[in-house]
Amino acid sequence: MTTLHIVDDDEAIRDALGWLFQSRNVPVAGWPAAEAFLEAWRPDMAGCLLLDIRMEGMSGLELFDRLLSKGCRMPVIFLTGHGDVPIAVSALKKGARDFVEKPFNDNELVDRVIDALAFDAEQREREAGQAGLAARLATLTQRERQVMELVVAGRLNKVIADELGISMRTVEVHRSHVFEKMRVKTAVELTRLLTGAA
Amino acid sequence: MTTLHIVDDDEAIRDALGWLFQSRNVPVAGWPAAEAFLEAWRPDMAGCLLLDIRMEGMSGLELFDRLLSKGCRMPVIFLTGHGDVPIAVSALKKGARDFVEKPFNDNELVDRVIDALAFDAEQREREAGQAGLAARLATLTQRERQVMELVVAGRLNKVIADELGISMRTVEVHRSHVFEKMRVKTAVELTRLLTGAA
DNA sequence: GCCGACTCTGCGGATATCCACAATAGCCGC
DNA sequence: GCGGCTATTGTGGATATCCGCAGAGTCGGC
Repeated sequence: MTTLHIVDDDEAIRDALGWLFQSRNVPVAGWPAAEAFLEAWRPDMAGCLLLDIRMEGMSGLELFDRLLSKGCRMPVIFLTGHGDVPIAVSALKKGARDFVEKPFNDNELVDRVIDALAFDAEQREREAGQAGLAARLATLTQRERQVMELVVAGRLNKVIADELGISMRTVEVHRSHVFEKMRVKTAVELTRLLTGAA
Repeated sequence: MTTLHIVDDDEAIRDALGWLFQSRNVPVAGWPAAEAFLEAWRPDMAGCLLLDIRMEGMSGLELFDRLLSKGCRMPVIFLTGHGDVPIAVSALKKGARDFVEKPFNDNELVDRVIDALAFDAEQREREAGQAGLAARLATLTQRERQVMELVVAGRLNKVIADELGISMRTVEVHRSHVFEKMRVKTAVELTRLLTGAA
């Protein structure tokens, strides 16, 4: 479920934001502490994060850092009450999606959150495609993988046979297994698949 | 020449920064006004930009916008005296490389400038490759381009012949011209070239 | 010890691709 | 009008790729 996760230790703000977003049909989950969200986070969690900078315990920035190191790629929008340019710059350079000062304009914030949710959805779609690809790649044997790499590098079968020290016929066999497992019919299609072309 | 361009209407700051960077062997050019730099800018200008936000006449932000719309992709580092988070956020989201508040730490600024210069050099190298590619693409005739697209899409010659309503032989001729002009030997190489694969 | 995988190889034929030689035709500029 | 560029097509042969049929050796699990 693609949800807006609001992490803020101020219950009044969580409630107010919850109200705001639910009235715009954006599903919301509130978290009273960075630690709680960090604990609950899972790689398959979809949506985006609205993160207060200043909180009791772990700060929003630290939560962001920890999520990044866990591999989280959910878009993050920071909320901050006291403008601090260096913090904003560093957060954005680390990949935060936005950095909004309180008091904020409701409509603007909603727009940014909706953008972020859409971005996350697209990103997940791309990654789903990549996952299917990875699954198919995983069914290849070592040898098949080697042959595939050389095919995608543009080598002819005879050259591949040479480089691997095996017969052309064997290369053909591996090559055809690769095509079959990767569900393509030509070397060009395989190349596009692996280089992530449109 | 890869130069640090300092745009600031305060001569004292230009001088101070000029001194700082020249002492670190970074070539510097000073510009007293955004208008002057905008006028002088050329697409082949290499290096990076150190841009004061608040200036007489055109502001640093407006200069940045205008450069962007002219297609300038030089890395830009903003210098500002009065921290303004929304401005910083918007500049970074537009692609500015950094946003530094005065007073700044000399060493840190130098590091960021050097990073930016290195980035620009890399970017130019990539673009030089792309330019060579574009030049070769420009030598193709319409028909050759059509055939090329279908080849890169993974179609067999007979299919291409069908789709274009011409004979296979003609497709072969165009195809071989494409390979020759693009300096590749196989369809896979051509695909990698066009999809920008490593 | 048998079965299943992965790997390796050969033979021969059907397709596909690459290319030299050869020719026709439209268009454009000098 | 002639020369150059582009597009078109054919013939025929050299290579390369695709595949079914067949067999063989290794290794690991039941």
